[in-house]
Parts: sequence; structure tokens; C-alpha cells
Amino acid sequence: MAATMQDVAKLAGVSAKTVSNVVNGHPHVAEATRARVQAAIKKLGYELNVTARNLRKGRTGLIGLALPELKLPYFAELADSVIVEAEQHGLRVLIEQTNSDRDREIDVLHGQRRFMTDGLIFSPLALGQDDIGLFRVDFPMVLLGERVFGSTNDHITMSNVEAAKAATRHLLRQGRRRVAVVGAHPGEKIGSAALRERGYREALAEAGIPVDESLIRTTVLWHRNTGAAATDEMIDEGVEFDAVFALNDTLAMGVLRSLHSHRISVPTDVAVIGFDDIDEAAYTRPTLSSVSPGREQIARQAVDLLTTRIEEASHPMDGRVPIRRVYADYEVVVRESSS
Amino acid sequence: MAATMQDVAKLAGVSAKTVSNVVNGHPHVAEATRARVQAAIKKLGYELNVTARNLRKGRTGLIGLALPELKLPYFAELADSVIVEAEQHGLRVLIEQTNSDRDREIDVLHGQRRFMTDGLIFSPLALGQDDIGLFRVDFPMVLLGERVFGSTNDHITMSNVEAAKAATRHLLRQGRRRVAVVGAHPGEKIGSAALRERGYREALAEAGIPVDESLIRTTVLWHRNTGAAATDEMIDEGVEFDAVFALNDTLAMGVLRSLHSHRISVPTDVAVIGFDDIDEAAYTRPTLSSVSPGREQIARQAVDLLTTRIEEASHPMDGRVPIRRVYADYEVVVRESSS
DNA sequence: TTGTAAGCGTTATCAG
DNA sequence: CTGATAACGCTTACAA
Repeated sequence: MAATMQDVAKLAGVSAKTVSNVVNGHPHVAEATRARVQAAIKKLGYELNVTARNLRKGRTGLIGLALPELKLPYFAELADSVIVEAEQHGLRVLIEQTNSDRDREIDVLHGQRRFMTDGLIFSPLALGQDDIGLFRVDFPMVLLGERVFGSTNDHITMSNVEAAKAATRHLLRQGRRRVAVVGAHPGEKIGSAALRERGYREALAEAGIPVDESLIRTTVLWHRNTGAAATDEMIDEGVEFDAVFALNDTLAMGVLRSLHSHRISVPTDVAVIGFDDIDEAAYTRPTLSSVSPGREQIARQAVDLLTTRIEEASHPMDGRVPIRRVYADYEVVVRESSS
Repeated sequence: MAATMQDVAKLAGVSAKTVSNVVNGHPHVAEATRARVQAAIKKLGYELNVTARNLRKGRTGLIGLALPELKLPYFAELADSVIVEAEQHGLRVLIEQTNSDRDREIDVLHGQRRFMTDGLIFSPLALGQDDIGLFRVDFPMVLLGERVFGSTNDHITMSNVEAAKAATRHLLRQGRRRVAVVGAHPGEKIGSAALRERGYREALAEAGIPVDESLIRTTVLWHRNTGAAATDEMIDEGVEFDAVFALNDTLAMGVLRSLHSHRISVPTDVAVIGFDDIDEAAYTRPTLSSVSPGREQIARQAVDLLTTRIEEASHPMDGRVPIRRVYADYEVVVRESSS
């Protein structure tokens, strides 16, 4: 059996509390005592039992990160950023994959899974505005994205409308007039797809260009193959277009693929811009223009907000910090596909 | 304060043990008692404290997955597979990013971090054969990859030499004779780079083609930009080649990018094959041939082996299962870049 | 089938 | 600066 604090205490001739003080680097320990304890720790190969500490402290030092799918590049990069950021705060990250499944998202909020974590950063995809009641939870949580509004949680969103508008404006400035959208979710009121589409429509309105609904293509999932399929379909239908705004980069990869297989030149015949600015965007052929949503900033803010709530939860007497809503910065990154 | 089992027990007029039995779905509970307890649980909004259970049971239901960098597609996909597989076993996955940093890898093995997990799946990148002593740990661990041999751990490796040989043979069968390698780690004896390079050399020997060392290009990191840089350099030096074997797909993305920017046609002028068969490989332009290492199989085996060891650790009397070494299957996936 | 008592290993409290 | 004692909330013997 592994050595406990008691064992160390006995060997060093001190109490368990003193061992605890040494292990935790408390200031008020006499140098001689400290040395004696250290020696005993080494001799016994003692290692702190974190689980016991967790029980006693009522904290685990773990935060949950619930996202649709880790192998989608945007989420992999987001997870990376969150892990790095959490580390700055002495926290570790437990990733939950929801696969955009409604029941799994509900489980994340109300299942047993959350009990090993001090708080949750949640990027919902299946749950939406109609489920707003489900987001009332009594543990620290920060929401990411634009599936719900008016929830009683801290919330970080991209400036989707503005960013999409900027992307569309960029295409229009290149002289494009028939700009297709790939990845729309018709009927959705809020959510990334709806907001980005709105930005597109606003940019067109601003330029006095009427919206041609046949240019707005739906894909339920934002994957490479759905992006390719939607583009194939548009071409097969004989729809004319000179630019594509893909609602995310993964879709855009599929769009590029489809255009190439139809021998349509990018950007000569068709300009393409994506959204997310994943690492891969700089390595496609042609390299992909995209809207960078400030991923590190989102990760930093999310962890910051969450730690504030976690702190707050352990000092219940102090007044509550009001619900905060953060809009992350964005930037249009122009590469070969649109210039 | 949240309700405890005691509170529930009191309200239901039973003992804590009975509540525990109900919560854990034990068979021997009278239906009436169960109903009463359920009602009390609901009324109090009781939720099990997992930390307390962990302490008592000596297990957390968490396994660690230590890998270099989550945003590298191969590792994101591997993590995805491991999470899915672990779920089958009722386990959750705590991901550690080592950033291929030696100290961080040592910390994974010997730091405090591991204390919240029942076992570890570790894909080392900085530590190697010289550090084999460091891999002697007293907790359940499964190693992934080919950085160390002869360690006293269960170990899952790709059949790197054979797979690389198959990839090279494929290029040679296309009539290529000057096959470059991108991503070599000279001086390394084992490890993916060395083994894949060895497979390359064996395939050349088999075909009676002498090795031209100027075709073997080093990159310390296997990133897109290093792959592009190595290719740029090779071209700038005037080295002639008609095929590239990139030691992984991420490097291959960079290779494709570099070739394109030099107006070298793939596969007409130069054929390219990568390694890992990441999702992206089917969406590059041209689509990328690659060696598929059987990621799901690796994940499944890793979790299987680890759970066996974890079980074993809680029944210390039984004889130990001997160290196991698993070679995952591979498959050469031919796409546009080499046909 | 259910209850009792003990303890998992740590830290908080409050003396000394 | 250090020690004794009592929790944290649960499960596991063992007893009833």
C-alpha cells in the first residue's frame, strides 16, 4: 500500500498537518522541520492522494469542456487553446464529446458526468433556444457560441453577423456579384449558421444586390463532404456563381475540392472564403481566405469567466458578479482563394 | 449545501447503505424501499458525490491520454477514438498535452498529475530509448508508438517498417526511381521516423536501387510548414526527384503546398504519399495517398489493454498477465497524389 | 433485505 | 510554528 501523510508524519516525528503544510508549500514551517519532512517523504516515496484532497476541499481542479467533435479541426484547436489556458489557472480539462447529439448535450448539463468537475465550458450544437430552461444549472458554466440567447449564464460569442458581413463585403469588393453561401440552416433563428447568413444578407443589401435564394445552400453538418456535396449539387443544377462564402473552413475544404473536380478555377472563376481560420487554411490549394474568430481570446475569456464563477461559488456570501456577455474579436484573413 | 446520502436516508427512513444500494442499482432492494428512496432523492435533489466515492473505492473512472499536441490532426483523431472506446468501458479520458517537451513527458510519468487517473495511455515523443528507466512506473500504463523498446509496459506499435516499405514499393511500382523522404530524424535509432526510413531503405534495396542520401530530408517537427520548408530546400538545392514519401500526412500537406508553389505537377512530375491517413487526406488537392495505421484498432486495443491492467491492479493476488506487444494493421490507401 | 460502524487520506479549526 | 481532533460523503464488512 502507498504511504500516507500519517506514515510520513510518524517517520518525521511530526503531525499530519505539518506534512500537509510542507507538501502545500505553506509559509509558516520551520526550516528544520521542513527538511525532516522532505526526507521522510523521499524515504517512503510518499505521494499526495489527490482524491482525498478533492473530497476535503470540495474541488477537483478539473473543468469540463463539452464540444461536438474533437476531430473537427476548429474544436481540436479550441480544445488545445482551452487546455493551455486552463493550465495557467492550475486547472485541467476533461473533454466531453457530444457528437451534436441532443441527449448527450442534456446529459452534459444534467447527468452524473459533471460531478468530477468544478465547472463547465459548453459549446452546444443540438440544444437551442427552445431548450433555454435546460441551461439553468446550479454549477459554474460558460457558454460558447450562438445557440441560445438570454440564458442566465456567462456567454462568449463570436461577432458572427459583423464578421460574416465583413467576409461578404470582401468578396463584393473583388467585384463578385453572385456570391453563394454553403452551410445554411434554414428555419434556424439564431445559431452560427443563421447569424452568418444574416451578415451575408446585410452585406448584400448594403451593396444594393438582391438576394438570390438559389445561391443559399443548406448542409446540416459542417463537414468536408457535405461542403463538397452542396457545391456539386449547385453546379449540377446549373446555378451561376462567382464566389462562395462557406460558413466554416471545413465546408470550404469541400467546396474547393468540388470546384477543382469540376475544373472551375479558384479564385479566377470563383472566389472562396471560409470561417474559423483553422491551421489548415494556410495549407490548402489554393490557400483559403477565412475569418479568424480569435480562438485564443475565446479560450482565455472562457477560462477567466469560469474561474471567476468557481471562486464565487466557494465564497457564497459575496455579491454575485452579474452575467457577462463577451463578443470576441474577428479578422478577415485574405489568402489566395479570394484575391 | 447539497444533500448527502444521510439526508436522503433520514427522509426515506432507511440507512445510508440502502440509499447507496439504490443509487448503484444493487439487486437486493425491496421494491417499496426503492420507491421510497427514489422519492426522497427527487425531493431533495440529491446527487451522488463522485469524489467521495472515488476516495472510498480507490478509483476515479478516469484514464489519462498523454500526447504531443491535440491540434495535430492525427492526435485529434486518435483522441476522438480513444474517448469513444473508453466510453464503452465506462471510463472518461483526461488529455495531457506534452508539446513534445521532455520535462512535460517526465511529469506525465512521475508528477502529481497522474493521481486523478486509474491508468495512462502515453504516446511519448521527446523521451526515447535512453530514458527507458523512466518508463518503470507502478501504475497501469500502455505505451503507443515506437520511441522505446524493451520497456516493461504493454505497448502498441504500428508496423512502421513494413508499412513504410509498402508505401515505398507502391511508389516504385508507379515507375518512380528517385523517391525523396521528408521528415527524417538522422541519428535516431528507433522511433517512427527511423523505422519508416528503414522501411524506405529496405524497399529500395529490394528493388536494387541505391540510396541517394541527398533525397533524405530532415525535419525535427512534423508540421505543415516544416514539410513545405524541407521541400523548398530540396528544390532550391537542385536535387532531382520524382516522388516524395512524407513520413506523415501533415508533412505531406506542406510538401504538396511547396510543389504547387514551384509549379511542379502532382502526380505527373512528382508522386506523393503520406502516412497516417488523416481525414484531411481525402480532401487535399490532389487528394493524398497515405498509409492508414488502423487508428480505431489502436484505440480499442490501448483501452482494452489498459482496463485489463487496471482490473489486475485491484486484484493483486492473481498472477500477472505478461507484458503484451501489439502490432496494429496497416493499409496503403491510394489516391490522386500517386496514381 | 437492511442497519451499524469503521475508515478511505486529506485539510480546517482551534488550541497550545 | 505545530498538534489533536473532527469532518468531507461514500462504501464495505459484518451483524441483525
